[in-house]
Amino acid sequence: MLELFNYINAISPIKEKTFVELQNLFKPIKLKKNEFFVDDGSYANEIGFLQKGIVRAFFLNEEGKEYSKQFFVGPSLIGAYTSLLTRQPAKIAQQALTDCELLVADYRALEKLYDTHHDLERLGRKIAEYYFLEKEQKEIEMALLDADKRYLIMRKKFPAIESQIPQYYIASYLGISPTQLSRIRRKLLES
Amino acid sequence: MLELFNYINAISPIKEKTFVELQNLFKPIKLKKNEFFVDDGSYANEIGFLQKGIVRAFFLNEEGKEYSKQFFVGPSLIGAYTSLLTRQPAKIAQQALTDCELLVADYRALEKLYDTHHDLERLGRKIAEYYFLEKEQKEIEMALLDADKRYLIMRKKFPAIESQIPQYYIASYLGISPTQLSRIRRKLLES
DNA sequence: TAAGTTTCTTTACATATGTAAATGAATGAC
DNA sequence: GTCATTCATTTACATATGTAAAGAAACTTA
Repeated sequence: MLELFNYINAISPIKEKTFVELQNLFKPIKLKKNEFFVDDGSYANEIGFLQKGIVRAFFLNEEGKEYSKQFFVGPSLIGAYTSLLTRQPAKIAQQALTDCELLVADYRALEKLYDTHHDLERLGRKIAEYYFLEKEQKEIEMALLDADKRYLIMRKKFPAIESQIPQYYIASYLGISPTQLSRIRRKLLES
Repeated sequence: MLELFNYINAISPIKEKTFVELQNLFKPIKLKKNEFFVDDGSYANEIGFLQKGIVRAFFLNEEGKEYSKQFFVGPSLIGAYTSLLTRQPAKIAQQALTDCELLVADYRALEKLYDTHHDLERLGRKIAEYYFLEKEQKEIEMALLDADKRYLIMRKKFPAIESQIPQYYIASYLGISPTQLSRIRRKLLES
C-alpha cells in the first residue's frame, strides 16, 4: 500500500487519515497475460492501481479495427475512466499484456468519500487534469508529427515496453499498420 | 452573469453564496474578429466565459503547420487550460474567428477559492473530467474514422460554424488539407 | 461599381500508408 | 528437440491524401 500512498501523494497530498479510509477500499488481485481488466460493453465499477505489469487500453470499431489508445506501465492508475464517469458501458477495453499485480477498489465507494474529504476531491481533480494534459499531448503528436517521430517518442516514453509486447500493439498505438511500423524500423536502422 | 450561472450549474451545482464570490472575479470584455485571447508562448492567467462568438484553439509547429484543435461556440468556457494548469507558456493559441463577447477572470484568484469552497473544487473536477471525455472522444474519432466521417460529425457538432468561418480552419480541425476537404465536399454533393 | 483580396475548387503529380500474401524468424508446447 | 503457432518483415499493388499552382468564386472596401 505504501507504493499507492506515494503515487497518490505525488499527485496531490492527502491527509494520513484520508489515506487510511482510502486504503480500506483496495484489495489485491492478479491478472494473467491477456486477461481483461475491463471488458468492452461492460459497466465499469472498479478503479485499479497497477503495481506491476503492462496493460493496454484499446478501442474496437464496428469494422473490427483496433486502436490501442494507451499503455499503462506500473505503477499507474487504470480503469475505464470514461465508463466510471458517464456510467455508460465501456467502449474501451483494458487488457493485461503481461502478468500483472494490482490493487482494485470500488469506484462508487471512493466517490462517496469525496463528499467528506476535500483533499480527496482535490486529488480527483488533479487526476482528471493530469489525464487531460496527457490526452492533449497525444492529440498534438498525432496531428502534427509523422509516424516515425511518434515512434521515437513512444520509445522514449515507454523504454521497457518494446521488448515485452508484440509490435502490432505498438503499431496500433501509433495509428499505423504493422507493415508501416516495420518500414519505419528498417529506415531507422539504415540511418 | 445569469448565463454563466446557468452554464456552471448544469455542470456541477454550486451554492448561491459561492457564485456571488465567483462572479466578482469576472469582468466583461470584447474581442474583434481575428484578435487573440491567448498568444502562443505567453503565460496564461485568465479563464474566459465565451458568451457570444466563435473561438478556435490551435497549435503551430516548427514547420509552420497549424492544427486547429478545437472550436468554441458560445456559451462555453475558454482559456489556455494547459498553460493555466502547468504554469508553462501556452503552446496553444486561442483566436476569435468572429467578434466575441466574454467574461474573463483571473485564474489564480479562482483557484484560491477552491480551498474554501468545496463545491467549487468539485466544479473544477467536473470540468476537468468533462474536458477529458471530450478529448477522448476526438481521439477515437481521429484514430478510427476516415476524414469524410469526421467531417459529418463536425457538421453535426457545430451546425452553425460552417457558414461563418473559412473552410481551411475546418480542414485543419479535421487533420486534412483544404484540398482534401474540398474533395470530400464534392463527393458528398454528388452522392 | 470596380479593383483587390481572400477563399474555394480543381488539376497534376508525388508520397505516405494501407491491404494482402508470401517468406522468414522467433517462440512456445509437447 | 521437433513441430506448430505466432509474430515480423518484405513485396507488390492500390488508395488516400499531400503539395503546388492555376483558375473561379466570393467577399471587401475604396
